[in-house]
Amino acid sequence: MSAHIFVVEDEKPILTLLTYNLQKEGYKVSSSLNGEEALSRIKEKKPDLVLLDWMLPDLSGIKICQYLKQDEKVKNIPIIMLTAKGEEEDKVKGLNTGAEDYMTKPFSFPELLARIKSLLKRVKPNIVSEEATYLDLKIDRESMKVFRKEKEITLGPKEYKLLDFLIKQPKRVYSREQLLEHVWGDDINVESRTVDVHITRLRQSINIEGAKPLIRTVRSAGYSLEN
Amino acid sequence: MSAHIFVVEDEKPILTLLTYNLQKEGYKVSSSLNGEEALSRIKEKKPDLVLLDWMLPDLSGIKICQYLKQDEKVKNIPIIMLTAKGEEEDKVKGLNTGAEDYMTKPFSFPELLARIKSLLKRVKPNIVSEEATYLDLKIDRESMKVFRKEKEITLGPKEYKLLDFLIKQPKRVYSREQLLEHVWGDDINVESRTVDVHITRLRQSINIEGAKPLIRTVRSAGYSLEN
DNA sequence: TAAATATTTAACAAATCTGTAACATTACTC
DNA sequence: GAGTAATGTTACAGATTTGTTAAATATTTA
Repeated sequence: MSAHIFVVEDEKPILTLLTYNLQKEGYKVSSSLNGEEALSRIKEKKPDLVLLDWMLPDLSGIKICQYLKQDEKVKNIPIIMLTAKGEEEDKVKGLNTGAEDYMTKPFSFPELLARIKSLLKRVKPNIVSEEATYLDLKIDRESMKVFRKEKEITLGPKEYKLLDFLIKQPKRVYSREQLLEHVWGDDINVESRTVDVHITRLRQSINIEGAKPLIRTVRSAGYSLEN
Repeated sequence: MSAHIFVVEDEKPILTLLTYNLQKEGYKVSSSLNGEEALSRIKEKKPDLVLLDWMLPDLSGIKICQYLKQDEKVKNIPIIMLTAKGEEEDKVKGLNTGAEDYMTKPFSFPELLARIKSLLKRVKPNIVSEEATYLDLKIDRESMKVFRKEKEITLGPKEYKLLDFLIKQPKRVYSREQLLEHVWGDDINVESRTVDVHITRLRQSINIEGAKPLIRTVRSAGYSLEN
């Protein structure tokens, strides 16, 4: 099953280039030359990934990005911003709006491809299944219950969110900043040490007699779900 | 520390012009008049950027580009293609082969310069793969784990960073200053001898019974990851 | 609104890491 | 082979990071 990529780009040659190459790679490609149209068609088609040009005739790419990231139904679709500007500032803005990655034009197609693959791979576990397990830890997202060794465990809201996030990619190390961004979300006016406290509590909560700790600390890096 | 640019161009007048102007800008310039030679010398010299003529007597520029982009060791060096043709099609091909940029002759030197600067500035956000290996040493950047002969090894933060950096280009020798710059980063208010100490620690950490040392000292030059 | 729950911050102890200096060892030069 | 420069190694004081607790705020629930 090939992934579906939506390209928003107003410069035809570039759009042609992208479409041609992406299709050659086996992706299903849809595209739009302007922002307004793109917005509605993305919501309708729900592609697996969006390539979004920064500069568009009507709505700017950044606006589209913001709108998409506000919409519950499509907010999980990863976005790669394509920008002609190379300034650091812009890159930051691009990421702030919620884009998962950005590339500066002119870019090499192989590199773009690499990033696309990487994002699609990463997103896969985002197709959140109702149940996620890691070793003897189980989380049922429908009932929002958590089990350790068949025994139900009670978690506070943040603890639950934190675990819910960590379990999507066990063993992957997340920095405190990443956790704040993904688990806390919008109001990141929170000390990064706060994460530590919640990790401690989560640890205490999922800890059971005769079971492994399950949360690993990677000094000066962050945490991961792992025994 | 000025950047090193490699020019591949068979028309002598143009080559002379480019060399002269680039040197005047403070760049270190190497060059080659034909493709075969260029290929081997680029791999040997590892310049920071390559200016590559499209039309060459033997190997075409596009071939060179493809070869370079296939080679792990030099694939990250940005390439600017110089082409006399201006057709869209060529541009597409140029990008397909992995060139980061292209310019159509005749071009203005200031513009070329601007693009060179832009590319050089774009701090090679090397497409770091999740896993890197050198011989029996493996580093998994996702879980931030290091293995030697399948056995997990625990490294301190600096040791990890150091190895992470060294393994990007095995066998390449880095001076203590380069290591400080890339591994320590901003606060380079550190004695260069400090590097020695961390190298020692890293050596001890990755050392395993009956395995090769893996870190080479190059007297009065620096260190490299190599057996 | 009061009570119950959650969250954040601050504070301090414990664990671990880091840089430096001192001394040991190894290469290199003549 | 002596002398010199470069590198290896070690120990330790100081710095950083993390775990944990408790108290202060904020939020939700009844």
